[in-house]
Amino acid sequence: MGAETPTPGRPRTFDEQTVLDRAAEVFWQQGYEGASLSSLTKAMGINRPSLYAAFGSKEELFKRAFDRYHETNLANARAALEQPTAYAAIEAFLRASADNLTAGGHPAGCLSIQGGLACSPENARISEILAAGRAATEAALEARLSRAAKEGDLPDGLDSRALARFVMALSEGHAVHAAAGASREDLQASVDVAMRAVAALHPGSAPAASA
Amino acid sequence: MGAETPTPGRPRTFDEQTVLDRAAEVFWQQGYEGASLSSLTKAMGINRPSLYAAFGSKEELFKRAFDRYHETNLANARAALEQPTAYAAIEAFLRASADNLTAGGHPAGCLSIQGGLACSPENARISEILAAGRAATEAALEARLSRAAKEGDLPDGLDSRALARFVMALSEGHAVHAAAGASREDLQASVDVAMRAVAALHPGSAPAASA
DNA sequence: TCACTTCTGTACCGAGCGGTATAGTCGAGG
DNA sequence: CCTCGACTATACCGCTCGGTACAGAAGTGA
Repeated sequence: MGAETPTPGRPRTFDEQTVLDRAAEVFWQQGYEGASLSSLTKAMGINRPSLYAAFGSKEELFKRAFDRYHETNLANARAALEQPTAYAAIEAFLRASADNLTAGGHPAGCLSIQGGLACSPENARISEILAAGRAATEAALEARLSRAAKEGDLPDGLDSRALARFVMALSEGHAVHAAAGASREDLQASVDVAMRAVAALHPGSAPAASA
Repeated sequence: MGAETPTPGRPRTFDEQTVLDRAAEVFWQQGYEGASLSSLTKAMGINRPSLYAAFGSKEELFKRAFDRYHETNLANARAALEQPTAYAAIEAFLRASADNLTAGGHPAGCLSIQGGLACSPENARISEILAAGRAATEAALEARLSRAAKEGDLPDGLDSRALARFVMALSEGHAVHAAAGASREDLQASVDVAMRAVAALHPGSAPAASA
């Protein structure tokens, strides 16, 4: 919205999106509760009053940073769902996730999980926000697979909701591995196993992979 | 070790294992950094000096609580690996994990993950300890599957290390789901999908499950 | 040039953190 | 029974937390 206001007073010396990216990286690496205001402001290159004037509170800053993370870092995973078949969509989703989780230029793993799976009661909202983000991704996955089911692109009797949860869980597990230092190759090998199994499950829609 | 010392002074009024269980639950629910000394001592029913006399520091308390957690709460998952076939071992492992993650009597999910995937730099040791615990479980899984490979109990060309990582990742993903409130049935449905896929992958060693 | 508005930087706030000194309490051995 | 030693409880330590008051700086419009 009003991002084009005619600037009544002194303009900011920092770009909002840029400092949000820096903040996201700190939350990503240290978790919400581990990320202190000092480390955040240091990484963002601004001081506390600027931070509070721009974002209001640590929690609001986190929400904004997480939203931006979702927009940017998960775009290719969402795009993967547009593959023509369910099999291709699942593989593209898992491959893109594995690449994201181990890509350079940002911390390993996934902010949605490292940000704070378990928090103290006063920060319980953070866990809920992260869980809602993951649930949205899983819902998108399920919607895609549900469409596949209607198109006859899924093995009979396979529940699209359970399949979406399976794929999402695998991806989340890869995030846990990545946070602990697993390499891209490690994760892709796991995806190889998963896709070989899914291919066996539904030979019709998979590329030829006979043993 | 010396649990049978002849009691030189005044005896403790609390049982060490019992208070470790309480401490584990707090860490489990709130994470290492979210768990304050106040909430820990309250849950354990002892005061700070007793805690420090018995365990030395918050970090040592965590290590002890985590060790005990490993002994008790993961016993059935380890036992699952003793199943006669690789297929049965994987299924038993995933089923036991899903049950553990959603069982009553303790917080949902898994301390190995909720305890602190990402911590501030000064608590980086905690993440490492948890990662080592998960790696040990994965190593046990891999050892079992490696044995299966030698016994011809694994499809040709299937890497036991990658398969172990796949199974472990799925289980960790289920833990993430459980932490966010997924039910036992939700997780078991995901296991159903996984086992159906693994069965298709290796029909020989799976129970008949034709659609 | 000058008011006006918004930003920046320093210095600070109360609260809670992890950890401890100290004094009192209580059970066992001589 | 009394001394000893390890326990418990209160009250406190320095420090860092998230958050803010205030004064000075700096662009804009008249």
